[in-house]
Amino acid sequence: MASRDSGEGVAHLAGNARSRILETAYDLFSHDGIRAVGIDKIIAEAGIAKATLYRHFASKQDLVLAFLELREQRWTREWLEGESERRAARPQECVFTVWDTLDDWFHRSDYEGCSFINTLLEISDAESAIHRGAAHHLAVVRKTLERYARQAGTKDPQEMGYQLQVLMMGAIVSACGGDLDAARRAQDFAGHLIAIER
Amino acid sequence: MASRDSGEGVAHLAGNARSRILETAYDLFSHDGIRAVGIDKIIAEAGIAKATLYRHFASKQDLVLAFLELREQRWTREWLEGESERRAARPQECVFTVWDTLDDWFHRSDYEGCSFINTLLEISDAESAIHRGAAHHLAVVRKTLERYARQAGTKDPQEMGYQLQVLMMGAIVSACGGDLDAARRAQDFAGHLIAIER
DNA sequence: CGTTGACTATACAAACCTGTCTAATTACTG
DNA sequence: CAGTAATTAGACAGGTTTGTATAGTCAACG
Repeated sequence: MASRDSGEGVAHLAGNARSRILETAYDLFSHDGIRAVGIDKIIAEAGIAKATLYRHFASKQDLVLAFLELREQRWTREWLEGESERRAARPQECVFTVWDTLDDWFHRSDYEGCSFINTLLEISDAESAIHRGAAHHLAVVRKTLERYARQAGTKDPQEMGYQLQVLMMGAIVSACGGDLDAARRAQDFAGHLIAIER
Repeated sequence: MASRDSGEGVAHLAGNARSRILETAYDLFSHDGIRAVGIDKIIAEAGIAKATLYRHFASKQDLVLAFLELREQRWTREWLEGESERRAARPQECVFTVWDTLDDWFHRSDYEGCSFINTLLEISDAESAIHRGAAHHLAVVRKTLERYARQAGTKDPQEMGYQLQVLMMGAIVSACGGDLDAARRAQDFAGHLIAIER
């Protein structure tokens, strides 16, 4: 059934099979986690055959790694960086506007937490490619915070990057527990820190 | 039920079946997470029969909730509070010594992260009894931090409890990603905060 | 027109999952 | 010693998991 050739239908279901699979995996993995989502659920939701999935991705692990890559592109680059830099009138303000960006996120009804943190903790085996992938993508986020710290003129941007990420990850987890004010709290926090370390 | 005890209560291997099951579940759940550990693995490791497990615990969910309770008793009460208060010469110092306690933890070779955070994120359905249980146990930790803030004479101990927990959870996640200096960083952080908010 | 490559649907393998049940055995207790 | 409760090993049900295999459909392209 469903001769899908020139169809369009639901936005992210259009296009070739590979992107339909990846889009569906993105939605499911980011919302429910890795282990909770099976291949069967992905192929049912994407409306493709199992053999098609395994042609495009060698294994579930491969699909998870592709999901994390896409998450970096969309969440880290387009959303977190894009939004925070758009809100900042000058580059030195990004270190503050990033918390406004997070605040919006925490208040969204479909707030799903940070997939890098979730995956890092869920796949806790440090040797696993998935665990190492999640750690890598978190390091990229840290580099962004380090750049914001540098733009704000702090003395030790690298150390500040680590500190800001501790704050950011703590706020994200706190929001997962229902604390919707976590970003405002973290922003106050960061304000003190930067005033001292400038 | 169970009129058979009236004594002892330690015994990991030689003790009664219920405690053997719970001890084994504690080790496995705290190290590998909830979904990654099956009932079959628990009964094999504990060396008991499946029917025995299901006599003492109605379901896996019940066992997980009992594990979280035990984690609160051992990790939150005996270890985190016990160790931090033992290290403090005076009650107002707990808000600093708690980071020394965490620093030791992060440097242990078998550092496994915080089971309350791990479980909260792994079982992300907010309606689930397990998710709500984990959130409850995290609130208990926050109350402890709030008490330390009060003992240190801060102006708004409740708000400070939230802030310190953001810091603590961020440090714990950071350590899961390999950042072993996370506790020192958080301690510096907390020092600034308390100097300002006193 | 015929070959090729992508896709579909489904069956299958082999393992795992939670939870129930039986039947036999051990151990405590009145 | 007899009765009862706890525990055992294992089969079983009904479901899930990842991944492979088979067989057929469809469209594009030379």
